[in-house]
Amino acid sequence: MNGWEAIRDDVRARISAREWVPGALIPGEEALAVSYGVARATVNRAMRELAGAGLVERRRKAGTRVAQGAARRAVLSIPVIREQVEALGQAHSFQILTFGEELPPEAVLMAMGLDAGRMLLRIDTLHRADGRPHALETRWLNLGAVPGPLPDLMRITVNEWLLQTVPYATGEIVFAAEPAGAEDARHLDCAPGAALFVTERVTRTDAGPVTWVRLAHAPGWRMRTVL
Amino acid sequence: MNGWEAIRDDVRARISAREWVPGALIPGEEALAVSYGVARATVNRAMRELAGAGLVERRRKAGTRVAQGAARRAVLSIPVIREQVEALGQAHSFQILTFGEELPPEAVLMAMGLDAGRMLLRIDTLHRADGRPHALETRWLNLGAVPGPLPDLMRITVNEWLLQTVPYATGEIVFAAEPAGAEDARHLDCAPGAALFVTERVTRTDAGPVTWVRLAHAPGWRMRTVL
DNA sequence: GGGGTTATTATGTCTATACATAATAAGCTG
DNA sequence: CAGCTTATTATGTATAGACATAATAACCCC
Repeated sequence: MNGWEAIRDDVRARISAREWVPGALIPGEEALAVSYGVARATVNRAMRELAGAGLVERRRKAGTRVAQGAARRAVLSIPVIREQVEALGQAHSFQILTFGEELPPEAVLMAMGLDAGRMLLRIDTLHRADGRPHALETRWLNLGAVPGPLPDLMRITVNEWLLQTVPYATGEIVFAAEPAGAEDARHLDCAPGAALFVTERVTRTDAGPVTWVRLAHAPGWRMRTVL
Repeated sequence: MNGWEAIRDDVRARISAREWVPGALIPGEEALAVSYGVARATVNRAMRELAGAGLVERRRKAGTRVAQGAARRAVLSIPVIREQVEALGQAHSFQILTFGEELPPEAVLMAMGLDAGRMLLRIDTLHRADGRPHALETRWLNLGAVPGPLPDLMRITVNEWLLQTVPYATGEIVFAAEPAGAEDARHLDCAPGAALFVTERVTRTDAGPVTWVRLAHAPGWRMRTVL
């Protein structure tokens, strides 16, 4: 491999080999450009990449130094449940348990940034993998922030529809371990109090908060990622 | 704001406004460069950024189109426990429970990619926040992959020392909900079977696998991130 | 029309050059 | 020497131009 990627890899290797230890100053772009025999822009590209990955810190005039105490970062990909299940080689099916306008818990409205007393559409879905319960989804949907009519919910999950309809929203996710409540236990076919991996997600667009979801995974579910 | 950031933001806004829907083709760099009145490289920079964020997909000759069904990505920052605790305004303290060479469970050796029967250094640590149990750390350390001698483990946690010593390792992380075992319950001061948020992490460098850690958080711990 | 070759095209990268910007160092002044 | 101003410097960004590369479209031949 050559070009800026080779330079990025070489610098990374030299950091890893402790040629430059955390906190140490790395030679300037000009100097590196000469030593690698490339233009400064090429070195800049490589170093910018490393800075984006958190490996080095760059400041004008101060130069580039190896980051120290940088919080390690991991990129999580949050697939739709259907793909999550199918990636395991299992068949995904789902079943809508609840559908209708209700008054959400105050915590949900607060997380979404909506006024108390606001009614939202509640859609609860049980996801199955090869017929066995996989995850219980509790969703509150703000119809005011989604364009167009609801799809045929027998055919497509709300989540997949939302991904197509309001792409590239921002939001927050919370991961937690929670004991299974009575509802969880009944639908996920586990003992009450069993340790469940739970994710809570709020999604927002320019048009306002779109949805709040709680996803309780069946016991044993593990979320993995690379560092 | 002007320059490539302005273009990036404008394109993002136009995608968000559904001017270009998922799957649709976005005008080529040349065309955009003309319409924005900049050089093609500037448009390229902006579009590359959006592609990196997963908002658009770019293929040579095929052009750039709005990504559809892109798995949403979240960046997790994995701080050292001390900072995690201090960020909550609490005082961090820790206590070493176990220290010595042992034969690790086979699952640990396998996760690290080491041969069965290999002895590793086991270091168990209980982390406290304002004196109350915060997390139980079970660590296996491969001394063959770390340079230099161990630090004074009364003063610095193994993790923080590793961050300074072998920076920028790669690895995998697993997040799970597990019922508290007898050990967990005793040290974390909770009931056996309580739902614990557990992370397991393997760390590797060029010199081989460095460490395997299991971190069991006290009940109620929530990990949050932005989407 | 099927199958293989060639032309076309959008993105990917590199270069040399220029100027902008932020942070530091040096210098000056009271 | 404190405090302000100015020079220096490394990175940040933009430019036009060039060539590379991958993927598609067009073409040709059988």
